[in-house]
Amino acid sequence: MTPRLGVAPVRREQIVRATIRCLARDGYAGLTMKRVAGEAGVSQGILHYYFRDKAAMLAAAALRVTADLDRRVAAETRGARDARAWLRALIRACLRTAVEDRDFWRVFVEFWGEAFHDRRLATVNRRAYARARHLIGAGLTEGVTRGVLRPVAIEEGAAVTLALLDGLALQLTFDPELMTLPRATRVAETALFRYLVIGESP
Amino acid sequence: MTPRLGVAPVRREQIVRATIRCLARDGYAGLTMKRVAGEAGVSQGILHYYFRDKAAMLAAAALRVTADLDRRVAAETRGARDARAWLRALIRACLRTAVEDRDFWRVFVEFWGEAFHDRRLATVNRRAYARARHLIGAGLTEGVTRGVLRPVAIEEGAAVTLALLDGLALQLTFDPELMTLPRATRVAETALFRYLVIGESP
DNA sequence: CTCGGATAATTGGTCGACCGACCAAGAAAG
DNA sequence: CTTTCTTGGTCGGTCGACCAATTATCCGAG
Repeated sequence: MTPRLGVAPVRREQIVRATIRCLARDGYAGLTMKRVAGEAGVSQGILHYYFRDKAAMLAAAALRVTADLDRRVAAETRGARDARAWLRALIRACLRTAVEDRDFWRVFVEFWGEAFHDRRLATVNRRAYARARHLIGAGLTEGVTRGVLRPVAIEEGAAVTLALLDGLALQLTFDPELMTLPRATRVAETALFRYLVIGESP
Repeated sequence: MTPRLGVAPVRREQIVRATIRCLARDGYAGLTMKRVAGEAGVSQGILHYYFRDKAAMLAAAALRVTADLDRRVAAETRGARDARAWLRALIRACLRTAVEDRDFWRVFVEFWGEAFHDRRLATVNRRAYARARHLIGAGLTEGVTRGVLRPVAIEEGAAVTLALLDGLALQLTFDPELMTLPRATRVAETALFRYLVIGESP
């Protein structure tokens, strides 16, 4: 009863990675099966063996990117002593990713666009945001109960944090010359600290 | 020397409006000349009389939406007594627009996606953000010099304000049931006031 | 006032290109 | 030998761009 160990997961991952690269380069409107197949180094037909259709590939790409970001945030925030360190780590993880892997937010943008008029994608998107809010909410809750953070409503604090990080990540992706990583990081810390941390307003 | 008064501007506007509706409904990937022509009630061929290609129509749609938002913000912030009232008006104008005209941010998202790999669109996008930063920067400068706002670096204050509004507008567009206008407004005011206004941190 | 040439605006249809989906058949792995 | 995996090619359909032909509009001349 050894679990069947085919090449399927590897090949699938290979295709998803290729999809992400194509998506970041050409956008969803310019995404074609031929290009993805070429980028992945496989035949065209196989794409339909692993994915129902193009939208499913987009969803898979978005899920992978989301999971990667989750992983990076988890790695960075692990071992944070207090809420301030945790917030700094969260900001750092998100914004650094936006700079080092510009593909990430490009995929997000393409995904958002399609999620507006595709129920499957909309559900995936809602779930991703719910997860993000929950993750941030957990950090905020701890900070509030320990008296480090102001007694802000968790849901609202998470919404603000998420919005600010999304917005700054977008600016980093749009125009890396204008908005740099150190600047974005400093700005985000200042704004979020004043909003969230007790005694942080000179 | 009376300026020629053709129907061109009207017809052009009509096509742009139709493009916006189609874009919001189907996204850029699902945008076809036939659909836009049908939505506008004109023939297909005429689209190429007014626009070089599909990308030009997207740019025109984005410019129109940006201009509309500008106008609303200007109308709302006109006559604000101090920086606090001005900030409140700015927040209100942006977020109300995101709710009342959900097409706006949908068009923005589609536009962002294409701007990533189209120079013309990228330039238009950069200009729009530069204009927004400048507009917000002007309001912040006045507030700082009058001693209402903290002596924050204008560029950075504008970036934070823009990022937060973008992020919240996105949440309002994605999931209007979860993020409502009153909540988004209250949250934005709390966060930005603590970040920007002197003596706003209980 | 209006006629008529010139220009602007609009139509409907054509064209080559390409797309996503699909499948029959074969290769590889178990 | 069976199941999984992969190929390469086909198919109907549609797309964006383009254009020749037609109609509407403008304006100066008579």
